[in-house]
Amino acid sequence: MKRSDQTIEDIRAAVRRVPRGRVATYGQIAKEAGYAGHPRLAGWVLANTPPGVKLPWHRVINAQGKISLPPKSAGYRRQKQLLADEGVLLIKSRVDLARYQWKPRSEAPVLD
DNA sequence: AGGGTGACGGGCC
DNA sequence: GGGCCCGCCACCC
Repeated sequence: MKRSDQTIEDIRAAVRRVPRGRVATYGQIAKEAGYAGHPRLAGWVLANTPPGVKLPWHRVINAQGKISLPPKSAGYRRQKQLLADEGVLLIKSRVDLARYQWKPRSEAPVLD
């Protein structure tokens, strides 16, 4: 098993934890997946995830609250639409992170 | 082995 | 607020 295969699964798992109607940044996803400080990893995984893989990829945006896809692209419009369907609207091309950013709750302490 | 790149982000002007 | 730099992951020649 390649190191990257595990990385991919870790990142995807983190993306799947983002609830409907909320968004997370690439850096946040990387951190949640155990790769703090490596936002590009999250970006890379999403960019290379084939369609068909069940994943709420549209809930991942950049730290500026913007969609990280070319504004003219079909992908951009798709993401914008999916977010709108969940009640997350873009104002001036941005999502209000203060309001919609996912606040992951820390794990309950494991008592062995 | 070496060089370039990116669905990023923090630090610094 | 905006713009530039540069690092680090994994990828691709």
